[in-house]
Amino acid sequence: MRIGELAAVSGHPTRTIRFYETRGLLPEPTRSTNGYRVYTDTDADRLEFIRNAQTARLTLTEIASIIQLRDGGTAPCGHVNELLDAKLADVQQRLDQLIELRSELQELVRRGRTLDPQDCTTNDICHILRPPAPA
Amino acid sequence: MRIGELAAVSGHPTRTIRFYETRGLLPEPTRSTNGYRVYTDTDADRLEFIRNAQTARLTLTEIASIIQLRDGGTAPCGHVNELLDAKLADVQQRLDQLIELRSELQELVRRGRTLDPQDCTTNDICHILRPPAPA
DNA sequence: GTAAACCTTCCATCACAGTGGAAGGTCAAG
DNA sequence: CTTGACCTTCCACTGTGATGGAAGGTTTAC
Repeated sequence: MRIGELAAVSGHPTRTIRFYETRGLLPEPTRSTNGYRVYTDTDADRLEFIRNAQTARLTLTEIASIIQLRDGGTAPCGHVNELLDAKLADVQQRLDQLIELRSELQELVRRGRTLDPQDCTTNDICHILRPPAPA
Repeated sequence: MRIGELAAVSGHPTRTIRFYETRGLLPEPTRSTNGYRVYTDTDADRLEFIRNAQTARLTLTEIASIIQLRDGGTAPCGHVNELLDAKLADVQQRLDQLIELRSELQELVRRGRTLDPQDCTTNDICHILRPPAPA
């Protein structure tokens, strides 16, 4: 199939497919006599793999490293597990920080509800949004 | 204090502090007669807030919008409350997404541990990162 | 009185993950 | 035989979050 069809079946724009090729995420495809790229279902599978890995928040560089391991004949599962473990730890850390941020915002919202709105019109600065506590 | 000292206490490079100023994350500081930036503890607090919010993967633009709310400006309280509510909902949505991502990653890691590594040498690159359920 | 350490501005560059446009080649239909 | 869809390459640009260097002014320490 040509790049347009691969784009259609994979859901990636043709530009992105060529871009992935430059990043080593897709092998250089064979070319038809007119120079057009010719793809097979393997490439479609690979694009699906890339999408799945991206959903797991792996970077293109990380995905390329998995693919290159595979191309080198090494089963990449151990590597993938390492990457996934790292990503998971990363996500957990983000979660903790986000929960902290949420409670800061909740405190601001709470203060906003309990303040007398009259106070807000007296000058330019809204009382809700003062730094929370005298640190 | 001058920018160097603020850099020292905050752990952000002086360059980054100036960069944050251009992004509206820090107010334009007063200047000493020689034109040097002069900061107060408030700026240090703000840099700490920025760091926390960044750890939660908020973008600088988002952090700036929170900070600009905090600064008050001309926004009346009702409007500020709306914006805060929106921000909070936003944060909550991120939280939900992260929680979902986390369980996906946990599932991938779990599958990675139970899969026979032999299966990885087939031409699908790595079975771990296949879509989880029969779609 | 000079050298270092610190400050200023402006412009360039980086990684990431693409997107956009120009200029041109190819192919099937009308 | 031209129109339009599709393909090619190359170069440039986007936005995010910085980092680096040049060229120059200021302050402090010896």
